[in-house]
Amino acid sequence: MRNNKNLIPAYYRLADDIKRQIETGELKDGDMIPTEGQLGETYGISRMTVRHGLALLAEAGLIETVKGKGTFVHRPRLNQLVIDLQESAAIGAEKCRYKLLGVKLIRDEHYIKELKLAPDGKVFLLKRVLYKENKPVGVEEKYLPYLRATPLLETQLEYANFSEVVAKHQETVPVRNDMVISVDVLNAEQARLLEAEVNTPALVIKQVIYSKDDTPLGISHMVCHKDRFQLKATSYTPF
Amino acid sequence: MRNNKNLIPAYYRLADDIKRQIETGELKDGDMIPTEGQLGETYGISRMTVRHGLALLAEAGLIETVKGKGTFVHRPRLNQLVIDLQESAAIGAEKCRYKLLGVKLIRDEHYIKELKLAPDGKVFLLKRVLYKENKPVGVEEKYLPYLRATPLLETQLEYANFSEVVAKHQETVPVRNDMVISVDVLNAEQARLLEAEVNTPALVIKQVIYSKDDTPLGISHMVCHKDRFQLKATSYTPF
DNA sequence: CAGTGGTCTAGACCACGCC
DNA sequence: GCGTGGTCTAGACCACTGA
Repeated sequence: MRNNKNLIPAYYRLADDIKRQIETGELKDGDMIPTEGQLGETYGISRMTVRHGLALLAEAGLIETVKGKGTFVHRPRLNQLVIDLQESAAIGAEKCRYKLLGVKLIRDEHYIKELKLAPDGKVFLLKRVLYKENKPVGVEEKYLPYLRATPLLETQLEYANFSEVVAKHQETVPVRNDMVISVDVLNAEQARLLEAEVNTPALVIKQVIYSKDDTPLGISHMVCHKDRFQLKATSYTPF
Repeated sequence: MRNNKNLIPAYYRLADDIKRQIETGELKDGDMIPTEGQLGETYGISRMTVRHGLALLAEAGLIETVKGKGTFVHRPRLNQLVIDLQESAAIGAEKCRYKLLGVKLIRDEHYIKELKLAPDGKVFLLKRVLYKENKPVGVEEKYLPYLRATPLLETQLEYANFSEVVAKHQETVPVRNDMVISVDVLNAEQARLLEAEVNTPALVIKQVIYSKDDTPLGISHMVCHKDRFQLKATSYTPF
């Protein structure tokens, strides 16, 4: 009905308008916004285009739709934060590299169980150190199921991050990564590798990567030097 | 054209199909999936419905669309993880409560600067302890700008979590929460409050909450007992 | 019952990438 | 020029809510 020769799409202008009203407090938490039909009339656009705009806001968590009732404002969700491992691990930009310490084939009962392997299965144990600007930042131990068909390529192990190692280690597609962040102190070996003293506090990051059917494909245990590593997260979700 | 009397919508079946193909490895990273027109023909649905389904996959990060070229598979993004503070803070479910230690009005130069206040501004300092199952889990210090117009309601301070405190403290809408996770040791006061020994390792969570124009609205500094607190994150993003 | 959002269509024109 | 995804329309019918 209406020609829009603007550079920005109609659905985007709608979403941006409403987002602005929420961020300035004009629209408050719980307020109902106009119906899709009303918005379409106000902006001179069709209902499908209105819905496109509202979909952006819903994705960002700023509105919630209730069938049969209406669409309601939700204040910005500050309690859900995103960690980007790529960025976090390499705070000092690209000056990161891995040093492979060794690959072992072990029969540790605990990890055989945690990886849901057969009782006579074997587990790869990879150990490596993460360096940033030539200083040791973290010691990482990875546990991967031993699969005859897919031998580990040592050359690749020095570069890829954990989820890439898992992805290339086997055919199964990894689909989920669960992480637990906690605190511990360095043992003798870790202290030596990180050039720190025994019992120094350290950040511990445990990751478990799963396949579609919740089979663990790999476990990573990383212990990080307290003064050289921190994790960053943010709630920012624009559109 | 085609009647679908199924309970699940056509766009969802399409998205689920393609998701399954990615998760089983049938479709590999970088593969181009059929064009929207082809998919519409295959499934007997209109192009807009196809696009609805693809939007779900794009939102989950499983595909990427390139205008003029096509739509391409992207392996599950395992390096972006979500922390839910509500869940993480209360690992032992609902048995959480706060105890307010005190509210002070201070003129700390550092925080006046970090909160971007006028040089003669004042800062609220709130101190409280988080208990879980009657054990002290963390000590939290909050720094909020002192605003004459909106006095702090002490009663509310014992319950709300940080972002809620900030939201209720002033009119300005908080829209972003940046977090840094690091490690430190307990000082004398923290050790006393957490019923632990001085110099015990502890998880440190710093949050800064911002308004739309990047003005800091509040700063939180939480020090957590190493054996009673951990953060959980996951990459899981279904649709 | 009227009003709301959820699904879906069969077209249209556009901007972009590539040959 | 042709094929791709991006935007948009003007309808339609459905499922759900609440009076």
